[in-house]
Amino acid sequence: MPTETFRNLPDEKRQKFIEIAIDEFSTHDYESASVSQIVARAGIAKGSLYQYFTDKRDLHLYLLDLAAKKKAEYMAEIDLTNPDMNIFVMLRMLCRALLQFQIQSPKLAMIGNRAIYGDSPLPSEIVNQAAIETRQFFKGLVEKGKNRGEIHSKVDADTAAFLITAALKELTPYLTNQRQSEADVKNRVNADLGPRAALAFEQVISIIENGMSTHSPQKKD
Amino acid sequence: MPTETFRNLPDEKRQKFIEIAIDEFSTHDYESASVSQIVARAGIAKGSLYQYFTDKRDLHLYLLDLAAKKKAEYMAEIDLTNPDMNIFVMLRMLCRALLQFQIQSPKLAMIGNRAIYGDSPLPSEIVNQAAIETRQFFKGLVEKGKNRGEIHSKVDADTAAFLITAALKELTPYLTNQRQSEADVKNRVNADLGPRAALAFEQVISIIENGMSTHSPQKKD
Amino acid sequence: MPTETFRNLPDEKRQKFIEIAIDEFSTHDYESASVSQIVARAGIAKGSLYQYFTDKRDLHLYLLDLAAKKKAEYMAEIDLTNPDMNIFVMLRMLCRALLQFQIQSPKLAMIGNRAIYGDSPLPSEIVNQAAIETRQFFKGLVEKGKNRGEIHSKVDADTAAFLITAALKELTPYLTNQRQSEADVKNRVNADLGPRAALAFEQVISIIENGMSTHSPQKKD
Amino acid sequence: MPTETFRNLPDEKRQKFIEIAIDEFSTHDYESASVSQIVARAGIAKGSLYQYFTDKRDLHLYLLDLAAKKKAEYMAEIDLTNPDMNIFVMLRMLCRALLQFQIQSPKLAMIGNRAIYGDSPLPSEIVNQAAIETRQFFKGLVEKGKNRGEIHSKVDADTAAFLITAALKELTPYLTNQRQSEADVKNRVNADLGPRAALAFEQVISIIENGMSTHSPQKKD
DNA sequence: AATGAATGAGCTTTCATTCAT
DNA sequence: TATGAATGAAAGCTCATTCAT
Repeated sequence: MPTETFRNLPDEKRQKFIEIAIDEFSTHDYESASVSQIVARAGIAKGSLYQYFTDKRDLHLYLLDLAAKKKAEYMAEIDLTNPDMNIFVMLRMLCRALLQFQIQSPKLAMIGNRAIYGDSPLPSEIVNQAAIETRQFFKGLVEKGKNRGEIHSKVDADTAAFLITAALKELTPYLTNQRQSEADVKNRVNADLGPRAALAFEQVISIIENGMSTHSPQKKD
Repeated sequence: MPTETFRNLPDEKRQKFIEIAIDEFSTHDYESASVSQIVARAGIAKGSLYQYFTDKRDLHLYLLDLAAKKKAEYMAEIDLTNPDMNIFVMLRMLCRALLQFQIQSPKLAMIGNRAIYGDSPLPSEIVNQAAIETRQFFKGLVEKGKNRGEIHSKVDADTAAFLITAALKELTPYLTNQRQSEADVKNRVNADLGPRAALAFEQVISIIENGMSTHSPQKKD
Repeated sequence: MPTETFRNLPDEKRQKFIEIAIDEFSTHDYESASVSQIVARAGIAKGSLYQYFTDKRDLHLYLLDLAAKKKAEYMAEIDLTNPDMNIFVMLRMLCRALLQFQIQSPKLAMIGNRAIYGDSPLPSEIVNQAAIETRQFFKGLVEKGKNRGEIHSKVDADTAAFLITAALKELTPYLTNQRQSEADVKNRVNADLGPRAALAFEQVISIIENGMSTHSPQKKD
Repeated sequence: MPTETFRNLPDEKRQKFIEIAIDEFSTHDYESASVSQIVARAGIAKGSLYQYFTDKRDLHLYLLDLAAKKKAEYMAEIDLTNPDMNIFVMLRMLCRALLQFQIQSPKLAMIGNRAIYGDSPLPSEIVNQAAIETRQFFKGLVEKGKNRGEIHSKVDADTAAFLITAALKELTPYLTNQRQSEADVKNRVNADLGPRAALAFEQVISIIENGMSTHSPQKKD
């Protein structure tokens, strides 16, 4: 995690650095992400980076933390306290929030995804933390739905949570270009993603909802 | 693609090499996968590798091809010609085949997955080929199901196919350890995966099926 | 061209490096000149060279530039502004200057010569620049001589310039050892070259002069 | 020098090999000329080359020998036995023969030239042999000219011979492209060299002749 | 006689990190 | 605090040569 020195940096300088670091780690493996490239593009001295972070690993950890925090922001906007709200409405809102995170911060989201597939030297627990947390969140919702009789009792909450998060995770690469290459990330035009994303989102969610609901699924819509 | 020299290698030597190469590329990005490591572990001279493959990229391509062929083997075992077979039975069989591929050849499957997320120097078309092909396959099935009236007409075949493949793709990392690190792959005990996988598989498939079926979903089971 | 880092090097260290690099590129083709050899002999880390120059090509370019500058120094000493000076006196002075360059900086001169014969990755224009420039210079002189009536009107200025430069270029290898191998360059004893060079120089220049002059050639001397 | 095995090779196979080897050594330094490239292009086994020649050095030596023999062929065509022939006519014929060698066998000529500048591991004596021999030949002619009173007595025969050979050696690169790169050699169109070469040749020879003659030089032509 | 697989040293270049200034 | 020069290990790849077949 970054030093005091890093936190005291002028906002602009710090932000520029973060942006460039995110760009590097979102387009490269942990191992092939290049500290040299980052400092070169950021226009700072190599030694400086090592005054902000203890090493490459530390920087990576920080970016993962950033990703987790950003994701949390999106989820925090959803109000789940209303006890009368239908469980599927909640699910929809949550999924929409997560999808928006992925669409609006694709590089950060990519860093998170890479961490799961990648070979970063981070302790597994940390890397899995975010993924597990999100699943736990959905699991809780599903269980609540089962208790309320809105979700069929035979549905396994763990599995349902897995399915939802898996679908969300894959949805962004699928929508963008079926492939998350550097160029794709760069050229992604958020604007025109909207409608496609919305359509696909509705379909995916509908299938999952119908698959879990206690009601005859195809009536709706 | 490998040279004649490689194909003429003693079976044992060639297999050992392939195994080690698969291990390297399944635990590392294309960029960070190390040719030097491979030859060191395989106990062959560096120059020898370049008599088997033109370069690192060629080796990678070969492994991807291996993965595609292995996957095709699993799918080829499914007989889809029986016109009376219920569409969901077909889907189940296909999914089971793919999951078995992932569980029994997790490293090969991982290489394929990496190619999609990663920054391999392969032409996008080739990399996407496999992913798209599999999706097209499922899309065809879904459309057939719609024509037969077994799958609800409002279901978008593309999206359904995406959901199925996404779930399958993520299922293996989820079942193994939530994280596919080198150590994880090594310690994987196939035996105890069986029951867990079977259960999760049933659940996931059920949700998806119910989500798409024209019948009231929860009657079954 | 070298970085600031290189220019800021302690004089002694930089000079030692330059000398060794010149030695390597004067005794080897661009392709077979070895960066590894240079850093080994210079006693610096391999990585350091790449903080001084972007790559091997850049180092080569720098050495060619050094050669050009050194050559220019020798030629700059010649004052050609005196309009009354006989054209052959001018030619003699120029040739003498160039020969001195080759004799006193044979390795640098060799690097230049290699660039013309060799397969350096430099753009042809750049490589030919120096050779052409020198010829143009002589061509101008010859034309002036023709206008003044000192050089026979039938002499082609281009060809005459070529002949002069060719003779000069070959004169050094001829004088040193008929062969410019590493050992030869090392063992070159400047002292005893002087008289031989002077004699050969006089003879060559005489023949060329007489061959071009409007006067009966053999009267002089 | 090549083995019996090489000499017994089918003509076509041997000729193809020689051609390709000449091509490689004419476009590369001794060190960077690649045995691997030669065998690959010639379509023969690597081991075969080592049954024809003891090593790379031996192959190089053979090509140099070929060059020397080819050159000798051109010179052998000149009949210098006629005692009444003017010395300058002889010189012209010889020079023309050598120039033709360079123009018609530029790659072979290039190999010879490279040997002088290059760092081949050949004994200096051998490499210099050809150059010295040619010069000795011209030296003899010049001395005969002096004895006959056709060449001015003050002309040093060694130097004159050097000047002639230097001019000839440089003439080909000068005429072709001022630079003897691989592409240049390949694209060289012999046909259109003829007239240019003839003109330049005449001029160069004239200057040298006039420079050495006992007669007032500019009368002629 | 011909083959071509095997070899390991060598190449140029990039890397993360240290440390004196 | 910021700097950036120095480092040597490691990367992918080519090389001339050997030798069992």
